[in-house]
Amino acid sequence: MEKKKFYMTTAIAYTSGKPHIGNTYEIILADAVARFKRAQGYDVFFQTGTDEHGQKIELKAMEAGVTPKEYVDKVSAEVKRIWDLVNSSYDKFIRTTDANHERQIQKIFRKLYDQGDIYKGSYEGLYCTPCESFWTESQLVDGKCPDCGREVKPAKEEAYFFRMSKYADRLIKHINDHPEFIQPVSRKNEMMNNFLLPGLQDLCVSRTSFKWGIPVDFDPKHVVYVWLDALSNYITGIGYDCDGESSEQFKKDWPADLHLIGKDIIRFHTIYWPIFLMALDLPLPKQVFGHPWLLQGDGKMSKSKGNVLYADELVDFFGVDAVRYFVLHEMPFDNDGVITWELLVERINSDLANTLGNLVNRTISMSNKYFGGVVEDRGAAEHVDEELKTVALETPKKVVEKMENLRVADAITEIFALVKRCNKYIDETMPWALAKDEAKQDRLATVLYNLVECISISADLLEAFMPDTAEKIRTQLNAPKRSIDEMSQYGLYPSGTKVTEKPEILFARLDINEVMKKVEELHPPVAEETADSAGSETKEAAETKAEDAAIDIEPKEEITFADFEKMQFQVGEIIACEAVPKSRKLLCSQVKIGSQVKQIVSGIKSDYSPEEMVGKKVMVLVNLKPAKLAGVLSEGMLLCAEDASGKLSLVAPERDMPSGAEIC
RNA sequence: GGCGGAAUAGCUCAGUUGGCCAGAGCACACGGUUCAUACCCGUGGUGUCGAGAGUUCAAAUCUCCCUUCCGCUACCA
Repeated sequence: MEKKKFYMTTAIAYTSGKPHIGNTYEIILADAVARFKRAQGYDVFFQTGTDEHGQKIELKAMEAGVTPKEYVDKVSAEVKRIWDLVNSSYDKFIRTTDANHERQIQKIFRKLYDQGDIYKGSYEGLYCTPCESFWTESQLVDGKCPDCGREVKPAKEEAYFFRMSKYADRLIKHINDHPEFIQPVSRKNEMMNNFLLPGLQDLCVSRTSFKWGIPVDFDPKHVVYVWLDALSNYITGIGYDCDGESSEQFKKDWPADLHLIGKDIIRFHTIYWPIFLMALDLPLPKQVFGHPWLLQGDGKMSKSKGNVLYADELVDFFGVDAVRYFVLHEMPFDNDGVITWELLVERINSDLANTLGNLVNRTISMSNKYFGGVVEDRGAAEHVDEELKTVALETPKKVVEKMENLRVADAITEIFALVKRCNKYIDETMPWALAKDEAKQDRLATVLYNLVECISISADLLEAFMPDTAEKIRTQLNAPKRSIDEMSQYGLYPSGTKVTEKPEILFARLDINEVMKKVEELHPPVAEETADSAGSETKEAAETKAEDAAIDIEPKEEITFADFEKMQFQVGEIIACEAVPKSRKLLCSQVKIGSQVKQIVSGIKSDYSPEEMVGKKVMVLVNLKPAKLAGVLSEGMLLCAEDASGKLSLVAPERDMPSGAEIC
């Protein structure tokens, strides 16, 4: 019988820097699914890779003094190294700089253009500068920006757009008809309510503001902008050709059975990607799963804290399988998970060392002690065995069911329930007591056989999640590897087999203090303000300073001095301030500028309380056209600096200046 | 502001269409055991199931309202 195919992908990793454990989680999760499917007998094709174009990379390369290609070669190799390090069994690692991918993207772009799905447009007459948005004619209200109601201006940059709205109805129907398409389902509503039902905007699919991308072949000053390029890897990687020359593999594997992605890019995979596919007249992927994120426990990751976790470092500390186990087991289906050194040690000690490792160890020890390592089923069954056998036979079914629904953490929990049942079985049967009675040797042998059989089943079930450990257990037990299907039979472990004489410790218990000591040696905490206290405020200040380093933002077009002169900046003193009701981010300030007082609304509630605003002297853009925000009139703008995390800081004169002083 | 979700044991969470004394894991305490990696097994919760009201013979579960958190989205002059 022919094996059923299963084509799955991860998102391709963006090559702007080394991936941390949160990014690495995705490949481990995908790998577990891929391995499990293979164990079930599927013909799996598992693709991953790197996304290598874009302005950010162009800038990073420039900073590093290398060409973009040199830069992405290095990072892509690093990504691949880590993917290999965590033992991921991908079948193909695609790069968006692969020649074939680039050629196919150009062909796809041209085809979509020829058939009218992509059109050349420009921002002219459609661009609302303050909103930084452009609009189609139909979206304008009385010829004005539908958001703010002000004039839209002609813009310089031309761009290609994809006509999304054309396919929206078809997509809505598809999503409604296929409830399994978007996982978890809660995301479905978000997509529907926020994008599909209100009406899709056309998507900009080209850029002229940077060069590092795939050129549009018939209009080379444009490069293909991110999503059309990146998403298409799922078809170019398996040999799609839009002129009908697609590979045999493509014909077999497409549509994909599963796209595994982070929850942050669900929108692109459940709206834009399906629509691109419709335009290419290709079937849609069967399922898109947006997994949650793995977060650092103690606040945000920061290099200065020394708490950014990378897979390679964790693997050095704990070993591949311990890391795999942790990330797979600690991630719920639709909530974010947390990872810290402490949690890692706790999990390893309690689950891997105590429950699993110790069980294997004690079982092998007893086999050696009582029977010279020979494990034999002498048929001396007793009633207590039944429950163990039942669990051993039920567990594989449960694991399969959990995996069908991508409940990976729950699947692992089921396997550990079997392992725990084995430990309990030892207490129930008390082999050491049987050993003292000559007449109970057959019973003793049978008990040990049951244990070895159940451990052997557990090991094979663990294969997808901890492949090395599964193999180690099988080796120690001299057990044959069995498929998921074979687990419906009890007693496949060959009676009379000899287990290893010297059981190897699978997972050593760790001392949290020692681990933390090593972590500190590896990452000396950044100089704390030596002063009086090691209070958290000082630490935070030090951190902020360290993180200050260089932020790059999208460059805007050059302006003339005349443009600059149009803006009137003055020092303003905040004399009163209150929160704007019914708004989450807005504060309304009365600002004294010279002899007049202006009311200014600012979105800074997250960083400033109304009380602390009062009395501050800040930089104000005075001659901005007044507008209503959340129904409140605002007659200017308070200027702020913003860091990478979105934290705001008001800009103030460096020395005391009177209210109304001009800033020039 | 719009849409959606969540609030259950010290911690992380399960609780299917309302129905047996509200559960699991971890942590903690005590007891048992000694084959084993000071391990394993067992026992231990007076939890206002966020607050309030309602429907019902019966509500953690349904309805209404309130509070607090979270997600997506808009806005953030």
